[in-house]
Amino acid sequence: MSKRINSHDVARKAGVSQSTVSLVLNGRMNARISQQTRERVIEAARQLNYSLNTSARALVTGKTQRISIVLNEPGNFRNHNSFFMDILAGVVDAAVETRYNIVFLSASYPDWRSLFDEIRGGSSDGVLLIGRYSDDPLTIALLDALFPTVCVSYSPNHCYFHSVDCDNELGGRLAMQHLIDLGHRNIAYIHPEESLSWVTERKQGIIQSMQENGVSEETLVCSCTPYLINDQEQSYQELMRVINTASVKPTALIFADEWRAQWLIEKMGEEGIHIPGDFSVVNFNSTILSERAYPPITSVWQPLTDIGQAAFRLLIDILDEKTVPSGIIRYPVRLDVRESTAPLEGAYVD
Amino acid sequence: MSKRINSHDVARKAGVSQSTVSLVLNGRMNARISQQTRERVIEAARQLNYSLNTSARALVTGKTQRISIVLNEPGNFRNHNSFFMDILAGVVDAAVETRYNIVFLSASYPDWRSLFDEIRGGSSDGVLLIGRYSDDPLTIALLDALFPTVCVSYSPNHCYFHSVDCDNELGGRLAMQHLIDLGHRNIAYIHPEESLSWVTERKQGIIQSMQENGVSEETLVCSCTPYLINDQEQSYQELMRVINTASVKPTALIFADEWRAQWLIEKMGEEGIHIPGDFSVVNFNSTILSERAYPPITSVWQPLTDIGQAAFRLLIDILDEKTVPSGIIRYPVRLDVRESTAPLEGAYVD
DNA sequence: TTGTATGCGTTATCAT
DNA sequence: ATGATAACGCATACAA
Repeated sequence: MSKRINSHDVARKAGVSQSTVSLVLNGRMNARISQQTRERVIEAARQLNYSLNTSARALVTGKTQRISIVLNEPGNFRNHNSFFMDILAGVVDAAVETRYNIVFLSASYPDWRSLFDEIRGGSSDGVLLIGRYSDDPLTIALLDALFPTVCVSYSPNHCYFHSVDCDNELGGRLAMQHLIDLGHRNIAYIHPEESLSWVTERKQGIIQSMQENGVSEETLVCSCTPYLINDQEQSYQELMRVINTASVKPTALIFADEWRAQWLIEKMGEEGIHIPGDFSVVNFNSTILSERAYPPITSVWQPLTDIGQAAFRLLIDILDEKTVPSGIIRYPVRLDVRESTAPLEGAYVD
Repeated sequence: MSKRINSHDVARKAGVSQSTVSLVLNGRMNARISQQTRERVIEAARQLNYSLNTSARALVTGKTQRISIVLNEPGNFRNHNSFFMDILAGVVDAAVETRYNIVFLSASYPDWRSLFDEIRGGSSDGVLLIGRYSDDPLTIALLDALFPTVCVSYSPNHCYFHSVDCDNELGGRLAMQHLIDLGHRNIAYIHPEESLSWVTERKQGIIQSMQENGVSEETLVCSCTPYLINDQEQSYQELMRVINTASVKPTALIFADEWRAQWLIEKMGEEGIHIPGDFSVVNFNSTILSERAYPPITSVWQPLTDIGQAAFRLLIDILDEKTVPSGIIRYPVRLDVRESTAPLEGAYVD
């Protein structure tokens, strides 16, 4: 293993001082350096195959030119998590235009504190947190420490934060309005923990739509299955239980999360339950997962890639110390009507 | 902005020297530190909310505990690049079990040299390169510099390298054998540049299969469209031109890359061309893209997630200076038969 | 068992 | 226009 080449080596070879090398290679204050020395330094660096040391620079400048993304679960890239992928596409798109690289905090940390230490320890200049719980201790700690942080697709319980999200409430209203328009009155809302802000926001929209349409909100059947329960058989059994024990059997289902809806309706199909014949189904996100489900699912679309881009740019603005208003940037949603919803049999529909 | 807290601050508070703090917090040589001092140091660190500085540690140890992945194209996460995603899933899976984070080299670099400098400048300890050209100058430069590098899904033109790939040649044979079994004799191979190792390896398998079956390899129509041409209309026109100008019109198409096959057959469907009625189609990778195409595509599957895992672990072994044999680790492939292939009309099939 | 001293490779301030 | 020199925060060899 040969010794690493540093700026002193370059300086020696070029016959100048090390600080001159630094000035030249950073392209700063070019006016102050004569053309001759510049060329000599650059040539020496080229000949020695010199690469500037990132850690040393970061140490002295306090800037890494990196932002980090915290992975929520081991399976973040499994199960074709197109929600995460679409956001990431936006983040990467935006990053490509900058001098920032992206570090994935993927290593195993014993607890959130060590992850917090890793983040604050200068692995990156800022962090993007995606779809976490509102009371996530990591989020709270980072915000408390005033570490540059942008929350994507959720809002933490904190007095001051930056977040990029979609209009979940409107999404809930669109979903419910669509089902009501189709004649449905008995509807179930299947969702994970309410400590996920999108779960409650969507629910609020759903209820609001019921009120607007004079439908008693008593008829809404809600069922909560923890977000991280990936046991498909268990989820299916639970869904059947909810449907069968409701005082009035629902004719339509709204799923707060996308992937569970996707494989549950396919599972229902296998079990002889017809979608939308037996149940109309609406879910959220409308990524490729819903688009190419069997049958394709009517879904509330949100501009995930735009959201990812916006989040990255917001973070960069914060790092550049531009004054950015705190709070939530909301992106619009729309309903993509597909084949999983149909008029309620016997219902009168305009 | 309050001053950053460092190990000196912790030392002062704990009434010990800075080096003792370092020893304690690194958990090394625990035996050498008395239980009392240890507790005092840990308590002081906790009270001061101390986080160890990554850059400083990296500077002195020469290790960053990061590996990097070079993004090939801006659109790496667009177009639902499930090839890349599936590999990444494996990499992340494996990384979660280690102390390594993953940095995405996503920033814009004016040329490969500056990217090379970034990599060698200590942004990470090793690098994973995915699906690049065999003569990729960045790959060659890294290998020449003996920088810890693992090539995924390609082999560079270099005397010494580590690579993880699948058995592309067998894949080509399986694809062709399947079509021959269905009675097809006039087949077109649609592929990107031959400087992509998988393109030529698959082609070799195709030709080998033709020889095994006594089919003249003269009948194979090959067409090359550069990999990065994403213009769908242009690609479609080119495909039609190839089909229509062949001396004998092909009855089956083998696509070397997955996504082009996916949207081309859907485009053909829109244009009134029936798959597999008019053409049988086989492609490679067999990710969700082929699985959920209209119609689902018969595809040569490879264990992308396993390959990603293996590549990461190989890189870690190299970093740990374990002795690992150079060359290519090949993973097996299989043919997933779906609805895009059918017996040639009028052909005699066993 | 603990402290002292040095160096990692930069940037940046201040002389010259 | 260029060169000394002092941090940056940590790990580690060596001294005590």
